[in-house]
This record gives sequence, structure tokens and C-alpha cells, in this order.
Amino acid sequence: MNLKQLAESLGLSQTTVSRALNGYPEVSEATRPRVIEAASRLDYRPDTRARGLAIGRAHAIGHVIPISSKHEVMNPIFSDFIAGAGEVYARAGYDMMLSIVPDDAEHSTYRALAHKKSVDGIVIHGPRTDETRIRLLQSLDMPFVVHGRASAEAAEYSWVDVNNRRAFARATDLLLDLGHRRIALVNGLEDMDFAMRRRQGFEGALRARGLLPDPALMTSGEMTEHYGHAAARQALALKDPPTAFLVSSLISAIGVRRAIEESGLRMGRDISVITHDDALSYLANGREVPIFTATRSSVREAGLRAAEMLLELIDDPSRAPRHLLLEAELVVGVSTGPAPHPR
Amino acid sequence: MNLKQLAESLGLSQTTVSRALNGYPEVSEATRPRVIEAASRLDYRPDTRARGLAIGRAHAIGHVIPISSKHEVMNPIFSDFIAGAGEVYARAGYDMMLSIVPDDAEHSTYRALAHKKSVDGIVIHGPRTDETRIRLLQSLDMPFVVHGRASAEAAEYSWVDVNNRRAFARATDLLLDLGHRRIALVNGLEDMDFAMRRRQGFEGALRARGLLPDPALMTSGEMTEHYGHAAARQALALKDPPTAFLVSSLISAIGVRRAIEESGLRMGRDISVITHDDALSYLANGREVPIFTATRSSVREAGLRAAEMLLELIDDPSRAPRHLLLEAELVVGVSTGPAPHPR
DNA sequence: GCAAATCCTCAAAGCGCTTTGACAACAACA
DNA sequence: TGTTGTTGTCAAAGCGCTTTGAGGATTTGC
Repeated sequence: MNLKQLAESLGLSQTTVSRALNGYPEVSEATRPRVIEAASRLDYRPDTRARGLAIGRAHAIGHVIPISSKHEVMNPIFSDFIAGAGEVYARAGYDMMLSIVPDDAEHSTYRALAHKKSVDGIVIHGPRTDETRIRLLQSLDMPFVVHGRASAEAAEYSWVDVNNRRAFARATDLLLDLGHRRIALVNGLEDMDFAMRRRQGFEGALRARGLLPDPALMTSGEMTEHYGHAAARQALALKDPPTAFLVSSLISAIGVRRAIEESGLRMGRDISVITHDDALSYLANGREVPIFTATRSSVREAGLRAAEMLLELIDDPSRAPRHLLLEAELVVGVSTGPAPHPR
Repeated sequence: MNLKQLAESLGLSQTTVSRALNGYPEVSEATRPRVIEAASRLDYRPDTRARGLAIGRAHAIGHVIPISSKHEVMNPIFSDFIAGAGEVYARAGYDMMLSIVPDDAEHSTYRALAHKKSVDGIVIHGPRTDETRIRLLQSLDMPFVVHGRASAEAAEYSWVDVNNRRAFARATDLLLDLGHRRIALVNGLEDMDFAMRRRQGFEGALRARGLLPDPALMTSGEMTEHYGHAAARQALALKDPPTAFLVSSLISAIGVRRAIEESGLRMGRDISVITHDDALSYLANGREVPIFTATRSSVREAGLRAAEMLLELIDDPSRAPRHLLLEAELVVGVSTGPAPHPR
């Protein structure tokens, strides 16, 4: 059932039918309901491609997910982000196109998306400290929103981000208030912008109290359980071990806890842990009472808001770049407590 | 830069240029390289939509991810599956279209995809015991591959699945060999087909040794850390507690371990645990030595193979349905040991 | 040297939709 | 009555590509 057939079966022209369905005014209020009724009765749905070709829009959003050739870790937050964004797209009648690409092919993927006109807009994931995709998309004249920010980028662009710096500063403050002085930072890969900001928040809070960050207590790595375990184990083996850990992801924090317990210590009593919690649906941080004290910010909501922002941008490309800075809440769980008295 | 412009700049007709680029024989071997060179020099890329419209193919694959309205858990294995599939699509020049839909809107989404012709094929995720999507796609004449199987479905269809039944039977056997007699099953939601098969494997292995499955030791739920914790806690509180757990996901197993340790017991010595491990990239089960003894099967590979199968199916829709049954390996970690002597 | 075969190229139609510009039909106004 | 608007409809062009069917140019066979 295509437009032509539908028009014939109604004894109308394609023009009129198209207009009736798309809500144009120049169609009589008598025929419009007739057309709409027939369309739904005959289960007519316009062919996306033909529509896109005629109208110059794909009605689709692209998400490009780089798979690092080095580590091959698929970002675990990605599925929740997508869930949030997908909801918005579905409501607005947009499709979501995913491209999984090795990170050395990312630029060419963006170029291809732009040239083939297969999407109307793009979400940039995981901006680096030395981000280059922003310039590329601007030069391609492709609307986009960044999930996160790129510190090194001077140009204006739209983004949705969590206030990572403040979140980690507040978490550090809490640990300091509890009397901790030796705090280990188990951070994500610091070529990722968000990780760099978290470190800045951490270091800033220490310095604000006249403390110097100790390089021996700061690690950076891919945020797996294994990494959390290894980093914590190493830190605990120092001759002047930390009394608290600030961790960049719940998954790594689980590894940190394992290391703590392997050392015969108890988390929350002997050693405190605060982690960032992306509120992933499949990895809840406890139920009634959080297990980990955490800086929490729903990545699903970030996806939702980024998608909304992008759709607005597409509707009116002339509008100025927009920003949304989400604040993480600091929720207290059972993983933190006063620093133990020095032995 | 579109075909017309490219043709003009070469002094050729659109036909010839199109044919040269698409490898048709009826073009002189002198002009073909000329055209190809010009195309790459001018960075010409055919407009996907126009091409699709003319050729009748979308060059895209659809993945429909149902978000259960009840639990809102985005399946964590999904991102790895997608990574595997996406790799194949990229190589073959296919796009990947994702639809995130509330599960009550799934059918209409499939219908829409078929009618709008926005995809050439579909991957069905998470088949239920009472699966209905298979029939729907068959009636829509849409090529598809199921990740998993649907026991209740009599019709033939293509699928890629793990031998869940055998995997869980083997795991149960191992526990029995170690002397365990009270084994708890911490299963996924049993309206999912894979969970049902795992239970069958578990029960079958018990019965094969003349043991009766104890309903008090079998739970079923959404595979979160919290669920694993709650289920294990409850089982350990029984007056005749289990000495071993068989768990359906690594994430839940982490919760099980937490419950075990909270009870003052040690995993691997007092209580054994075997879990299924989907080999998710961000949740490795240890490094050199696995933490958990596990039935392991890479979900990423499943995605890869499912995608390959689907593309073949699209190339030749007349071919008979294909099946791929992946065997899980049973890897031994430090979470299992001989059953403690009865006290 | 002419007809047939082969090679290469092209104009035009078609994919299913939107949108432009024209035009009947009717109403309103002078 | 003639003119000007207004309303609802339509035929046709166009989006960028592929593919059909035709035909000019060149080669081959006798």
C-alpha cells in the first residue's frame, strides 16, 4: 500500500492525500478525516526512504560508538544512555542509527554519515581531552550534541554533561570531613575528558585544605572490575596505605571492595569507599540503603536530555549551542565512615 | 557532489558512472579506473536513501530492544552483542538501526519497520518461552535471526544460541562431582527461554543422579547484583542451606558472593559458586585465573555470528533456516571446591 | 565491402514521496 | 453582471539513484 494506491482508492490525488496526512491547511475539513481513516484502515505507512529523499531529511539520529582497537571495551554506560535517547527518538518518530567503528575509522564514519545523508544529527560519545570530532562535525555542518565536554575545544558547541569536577570535589570533601587524609583516586582513563575533570575536582578539594595530591595514590585505567581490584590491591600494599578510595565507576568499586576484603579489612569500617554511580539499570547500588556512598547521576537521563536537545537543534539549526550541566547527587551508603585512628 | 555532478565533471552519463562504480561489466576497462579515481578524489558517496529507493533495499539491519515496562532493565549483554554484530555490518556496508520500545509496542514496531522498508532484516533479542515475534516476522516476510530460541515455536527459523541446557548440566555435574548435594539455582527470569533451558539442564543433571530438585533452592529473577544478593541471603538462611550456587549471570554472582561473605563464609572453601559468564568486555571474570568457575560463552561472538547469518539470509532469502549452537566452555576458577563435610 | 556481432555509452523511466504552480468552482463584492 | 478572492484539488516536477532499452561506434566474418 503506497501513496498512489491509497489516493486511487479514495478517488483523490496523491497531493491531497499527502497534504491531508501531513496536516497541511489547504485541504477541506470534510476530506481530511476521510483520508486519515482510510490510511489507518489500510495500514498505510509512508516509505521512509522516499519521504526522506523528497523532504531532504533522514528522520534518523546517528550514534557512533568507537571500539578502541587497544582494549576492545564496549562502554557499559552506553546501553543505558541509548535507552534514554531511544525513548525520545521513538516519541518523535526518529530512527536511531548505530555505527560501531574502530576508533581509527571514526572520522571517516562521520564523513560518510554526512555525505550519504543518512542521519540528521549525531551524538558524540566519550569526548577526549584532545577531541577532534567537534571540529569535524562543525565543518560538515551536521547538528550534534556531545555527551560530555572537551576541555581543549575552544569553539562553542552543544553538550550535556555531569558536573564531574564538583561531584568529585564534594566526594573528596566528605572523605576529608570524615578525617581521611590518605585518599586514593581510582580514576578512568585520563585521556577521557570526564576522567580528567574528576581528577581536577579531587585535587582541587585536597589543595583547598592545604593537602598535596600524592601521585602514588592516583591511578588511571579502563574501568573494569579487574582494574579496581588491581589498583586497590597495589595501593593497600604501600607502606603508607590510603584509608579511603574514590572510584570512578561502580564496576571498579566492586573490584576495590574485593581487594579490601581480601586484605582482611572491612569496607566502611577500616577503609572508606566513594564511587561514581551512573545509575545503570542492571547494576543498582543496593536497594533501600546504597551499598556504596556515591556521586550519582543517571546516564539514562543524560541520554534522554541529549536526545531532546539534539532534536531541538535539528528543528532550528540556527539556534545557539545549548548546554546542560547535570549535578550529581551525593548519596551516603554503608561504604564510608570516620577515618580510623592512626595506629 | 552527487552522481549527476560527478558524471558531468567526467563528461560521461550518469548511467556509465553508476555502472563503473558498481562493478558492472558493460563499461570499458579504460573508463572504469578514471571514474573510480574521480569519485574518490571528489569524495563522492552515493546518497543512501536514493540508492535504497531505486534498488529496493535499505542496506540496514534492525535491532528491536524491548524495554520492559515493569522493570526497565536494559539488558547488559546487549552492548556486547551489538559490538559483535556492528563489526560485521560495518564490514558489509550495512547500517544498524536500533529501536528501543516498550514491550507492549514491540509488534507494532516490527510492522512499521517492515512497511516503511527501513531495514532489510531484523535480529530478535531475548526470546520468551511464549514467543510471538517469530510468527509475526514470518508473516511480514522479513528476514530475521533469533538470538536464542523459542521452545514453544514449532515453525522453522534461523537462530544463534548457546547450549544453555548442556552448559548448566555440566556445571551441575561438576558441583555434584565435588560432593555437593544441596545446590541452589539463582536463575534469570524464567519466562525467558534461555533461563528455562538452564533450569532444565540443572534439573536434568540432578535427576540423572537420582536427586530431586528442591523448589526452595530455586529462584528466578531479573539478573541484577541485588537479586543475586537477596536470593543467596535467603537460601543461606534456610535451616538446610545449600553448599553451592549455580548462578545465571556474573553480575548476580557478584551479589551472591557478597551474601556469602556477609554470612562469614568464604566462597570457594565453604560455599562453591558457578556462574554463567557472557564474557562481557567490561566485566571480565578475573584475568589469569578466573574468579568464578563459570560456563563461558562470548555474547559478542554470538552477535557476530548472528549478523553474518542474517546477511547471508538477506542475500538469498530462499535458503533454508540456519542454526548455530555455540557450546559454552566450563572454566574453573577459585569459586569452587569440594563440599564441606556435614557438620 | 557489407552484414553481423560486439562494445560502450546514453536518454529516459521509475522507485514513493513532497511541493510548486495552475486551475476549476464557488463566494463575495462592487 | 463582471471582477476579485478564496477554497479545495490536481498534474507535474523533482529528490538522487539504478536499470531498461536503444543506438552509435568499432570490430569481426565472409
